Order: sequence, then C-alpha cells, then structure tokens
Amino acid sequence: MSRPTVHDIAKEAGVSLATVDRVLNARPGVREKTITKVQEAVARLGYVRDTYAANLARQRQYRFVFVLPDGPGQFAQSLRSALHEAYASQIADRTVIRTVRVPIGDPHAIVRTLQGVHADGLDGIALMVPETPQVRDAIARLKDAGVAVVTLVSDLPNSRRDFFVGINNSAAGRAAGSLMGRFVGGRGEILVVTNSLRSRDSVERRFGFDEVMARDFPSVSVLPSVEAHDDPLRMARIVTEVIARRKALVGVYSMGSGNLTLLEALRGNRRSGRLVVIAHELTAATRQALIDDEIDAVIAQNVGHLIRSAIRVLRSLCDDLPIYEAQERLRIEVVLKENLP
Amino acid sequence: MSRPTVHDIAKEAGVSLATVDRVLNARPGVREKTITKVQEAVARLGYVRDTYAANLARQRQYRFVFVLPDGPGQFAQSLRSALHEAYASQIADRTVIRTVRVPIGDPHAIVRTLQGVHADGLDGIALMVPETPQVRDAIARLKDAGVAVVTLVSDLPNSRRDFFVGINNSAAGRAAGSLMGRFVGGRGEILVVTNSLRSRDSVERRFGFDEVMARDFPSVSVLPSVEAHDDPLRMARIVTEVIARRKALVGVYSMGSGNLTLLEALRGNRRSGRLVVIAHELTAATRQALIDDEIDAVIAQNVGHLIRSAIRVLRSLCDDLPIYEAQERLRIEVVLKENLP
DNA sequence: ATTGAAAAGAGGTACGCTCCTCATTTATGG
DNA sequence: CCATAAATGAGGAGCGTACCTCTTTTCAAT
Repeated sequence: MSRPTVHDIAKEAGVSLATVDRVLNARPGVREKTITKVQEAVARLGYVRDTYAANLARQRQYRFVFVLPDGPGQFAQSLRSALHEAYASQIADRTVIRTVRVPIGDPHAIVRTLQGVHADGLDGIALMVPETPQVRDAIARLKDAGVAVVTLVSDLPNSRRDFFVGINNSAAGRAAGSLMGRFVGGRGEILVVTNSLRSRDSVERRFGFDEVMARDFPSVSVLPSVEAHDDPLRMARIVTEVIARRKALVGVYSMGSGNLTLLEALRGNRRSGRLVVIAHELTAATRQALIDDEIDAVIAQNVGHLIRSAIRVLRSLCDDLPIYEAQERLRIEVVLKENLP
Repeated sequence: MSRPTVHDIAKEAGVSLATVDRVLNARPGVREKTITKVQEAVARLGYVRDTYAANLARQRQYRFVFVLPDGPGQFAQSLRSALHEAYASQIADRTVIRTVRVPIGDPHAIVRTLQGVHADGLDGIALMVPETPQVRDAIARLKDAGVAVVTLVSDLPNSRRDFFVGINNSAAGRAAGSLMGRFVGGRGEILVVTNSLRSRDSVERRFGFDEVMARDFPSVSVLPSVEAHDDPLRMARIVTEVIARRKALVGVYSMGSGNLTLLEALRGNRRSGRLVVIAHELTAATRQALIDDEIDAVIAQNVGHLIRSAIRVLRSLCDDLPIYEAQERLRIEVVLKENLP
C-alpha cells in the first residue's frame, strides 16, 4: 500500500488529472461542486502532495536573504557559520541563501539594505536587527511586496513580520536568575552587564532576571545594567570599579554579546574567582571560559536549530503551508561545564 | 547559476550519461581511469546528487522498525508519541516506520521480537533494550541480514550496532552532580534512586555523578544506589526510611525512570520540601513536578531530536552516506522551572 | 590481424508532479 | 434552441535521477 498520487485522486473523484491539478494548485476555472468532489477524494484517500516531486517539476527556487549584524560579535559569527553549514546540507535544497551584514548601530544603513535586497525578486528574509520605527516600516514594505519575513534572535513584535525564530528572552532571563540565585547561595549583590539595551533581547532578559530575583531571592540585590557598547576599556573600567567598591558582590550576569570583553575585564581581578558568572550564548570564548571555570553557566540557544528553523519557516510561509509551532519553538539551553556539547 | 546535474557532469567529464550513472551509483564495468575522470568532474562542478529526485526515480522506501520498551514508563510513552509525530512529517519522505513494544524485563521475548521483525524485508532498526548476550547475538544476526542497527538512549557498545543515538550518560550524570553540589550548598548526604541498574544508562549516570561529587564537592556524601524495580511500595518504604534515618540528607538524585513513584514517595514526607531533587527525562510528571517546585532540575534529552536523529542516521546507513556526527550528537538538556519548553 | 570480453555510449521509460495546449463537454442567457 | 462562455478532459513535455536494453568502441590476449 503506497501513497496515493494525483492519479488516484482523479480516479477517486471521477475527474481528469487536469482538474485535480487545477484544484490542488488553486487555479481558476473549476466549479465549486467539482472542487468539493476533488477535496473529498483527497480527504478520503489521505493524499499528501509530494513536495519534493512538486518542487522538482516546478523548478522551484527559494531565494532567501539573512540579514545579520556585522561587527566583531562572536555570536553573529557563529550564526554565520551555522548558516553556511545549513546551506551545505540538504536542508537547503532548492534554496539559495544570501547573507547580508549590516552595521547594527546604524538604522538608516539597515533600512537601505532592506530596500536594496528586495530589488531582485526574493521570497523570504530573516533578520536580526534592533527595533526602530524605520525598520518596522521597511518590513511593512517587504510584506507589501509579498516577501516572507521572520525575525531572528531578537523579535520585532510590533512589525508586520510573519514569525519570530528565537528563544523566549524573558524566560531565558528567568532561567539565568534562578541559577544565579541558587549558585550564589541566596544573598549578595549582582552586577548585570550588556553590550546595549537598545536591542529587545537584552531588555527582556533583564526583565525576566529581575522577576525571579525579586520573587525567589529577595536577599540578593541586582545592580543597574551596565552597557559596554563594544568598548573593552569602558567594560574593564566599570567592572574593576564595581568589584573594588562593592564588597558584597557575588555574581555577574552578562546579558548579551560582549562576553569577551567582560572575561578580559574579570581576569584582571583577584576577587573574580569567587564570583558566579552567568553569560549568554555559547561561543568559542564562553566555551573556553566554562572549561576554565571562569563562567559557571551559559544560557544559550542552538544556532544550528535557529537557522534551520528559520529556513523551514520561511519555506512554509512561501508555500502557504502550516508551521509546526512545536518544532520551531527553540529551547533555552542551560550549559554547564559538564554538559558542554 | 543553478545546480549542476548529471548531464553537466557527463559533458564536463567527456563521457556519456550512462557512464556517469555507473560511476555515481558504483555500478561495475567502468575503468579506474574513467571513474577518476567522472569524480574529478563532480568535484570541479561541485555536483551534489538531488536525493529527492533520486528517491523519486528509485521508488525508494525506507522500512524501519523501532523497538521500544513496553510498560508504564512515561519516558517510553513520550518516545512513542514523538515517533508518531515524526511519522506524520516523515510520511513525505518515503519512510515507513513501525513500532514494536517489548517487555523490558524479558530478554527472550526481546530476542524473539528481533527475529520476528526481520522476517519481512526491513532496512533498519532502532532499539532501546537492556544489554544481554542474547540481544547482542540477535543484533549480529540482523547485521548479517544487512539491516542497519542503531541503539537508542541506552547504548550496546559491545554489539555490532552501527550507531548510538542518545546522550552521553556519564556526562549527564556529571551535569546532575554539578547542579546537585551547587544547589545543596556543598555539604550533606545524597540519596540516589533508580529503577534498575541493569540498563547501562543508569550505571553510566551514577559513574558520572560520583565523579563530580568526589572531585568538586568532597563534603557531600553520596549514598549507594537504591533500585525500585517498578515497585512503588518498595520505593516509598526506602525513601521514607532514608529520610527518617538520615538527618543529613539534603538531596535526591533520580537516575532513571520511575520518577513518578519517587515523587509519590516524597510527597508523603514532611522534610522533602527542603530536599534538592534532580531527576532525568522530561515527562508529564517531571514537568508538573518542576512547576510545583517538587523537582529542582531535570536532566533531559529531546525525544523529538532523538527520534529524528535515529531516522536520519538509519537512512544514511541504508544509503551508505556519511553521518554528520555533529548534528546527531544529542545535547544534554538542563531543565529548570524557568526554561521549561 | 583476429577475437572476445570489458568498457562506454545511446536512448528509452519511469517516478509524482507542474504547466501547457487544444479539444470537447456542459451550463447559461437570449 | 442556439450561440457563447465556462468547465472539463486528454495528452504531452519536462524537472533530475535511476535503471534498463541494445549497440558500438576499446583494448588486451592470441
């Protein structure tokens, strides 16, 4: 008993193959009654279109663009390499992916890029950019042009994007908070650092972190966020200062990119060995820091899954297929030295 | 520029399509020199066979059997449902999957099943069964019959299985140990329970757990493993007894299935609220227990990935394709209340 | 040079589907 | 009831690959 084909549907519905094709592909010129007949036959036989055969016949090409932050961030780098990997594997069959790097700090450059890419016909776009009104407008224009849009890592919930692929960042912050509270033993002060609070993910993480600390660890006090803005010297200065001044400091929570500069800053400090350090994203730097006991835990998202998920979602959006939410929901990974992948 | 096809290879290598086909499919009757010529053309053009077109032409059907433990275990249940889910999506991929349930305690029944399934031609088998010499022999017979064999969750390293899909269980034990040590604050006694030490995964987890405790938390003492053997009364009796007797008890580590009975037993005890409980596998029971603060952390493996990975590996084995180890390496997930998926 | 097997070429059919054309049937309004 | 448009049927080509048969070429051993 093999899968039913279009021929079986035609026979079952008592119509010709051409009509089945017209119905399945929503082509015009079929009576309502006939459409129903065909759909019933499809339902009865449990027909599922062989997408691969279909794409083969259709000579379908999915043209996607990934817009990723430029700059030195190791996370963006690992995203880029995951993209290359996905591209090489069959997950990307009949898919042409182009990566575009944008300066994260320049909203106008981002918008210009978004307008530029959609010059040539493209089917979908995945983007990881900070939230600005201009970007929202650019997304609206892409949607008007019929392009599928997914946001990556950091969501743009008030835009017309179709889907968000990434972790729930407030939950990630809560997980970090829970671990921090338990690891430090429930008392002391926590320094929170990030690269920039302009991107939504940082804000959400901070929110979740504070929520858990306030509720479950009231004796721990969390200091205001410190923004490093990709400036190693600034980071070093602040960290050194806080460690020196704050005798009750027991932990550091690094919410965003810029772990490298934080680690650099911590290494110069004697007391840092006794601080609990929790950071985000698994990169070469955080991985090594875990091994060296410089970081106690990393909250991460699997970049491979992230990319594959984005591609799957974009493809489903292009074909108007349903998205399996459960499969696309990314897990918040807690990585210790012991369960390093 | 679209992907090169067999025709392009033929042109590039200066041979006929038939010869390209012979080379690509390792058919006999081609001179060494010609094989090289074709392979060079493949390399030069970066040709990758379109697997879907190939499978379409080949009318390939992958027939796989999953042998899973019968019985009340919730983990096996979630495996089965993950399998059903995968089946629904893999249907688009010319794969027929059958699930067979075996009584985990009866090696002879398992062997009989393994012999039974391979009566009809099948291409691959994935199994999660305890390690016995009879099972090893049965696997050897399957291999002789040309069936691809992967072990699931619990490995059978001394058998002729082709691949193991599952987490590194000693690393999982180490992760549990690390969390336990930090959560309890570095001192006290830990009760370790499991359903049975007969399956390899339990043994390996215990090994890893002890390793970390001895090295990083020398002031914590770990009590000998207690085996429940699916007997709720036995579990309740032992847990109650240990809690009553051992005043220094600060944590419980549940290494295998049988979390439900443990939770049941813990609920009857007043002191249990202050015990750190770490368990394995995310099921309805452990999930609820996390939410209710009855369990502090769960060490888990993603059953969806597990199943999909097994299917991918089986398919690669059938087609003699390389296995992307990195993609198939399952992550050890640390699940807290906060990052529950 | 002849023979014979091995190697290579040529060409066709099929897989499930899309998309095209052209012929034929059916429904609808005048 | 006929003209007309709409709906449907019939059939074919092609997507990239596999696999089959039948011929032709190549090359070494005689």
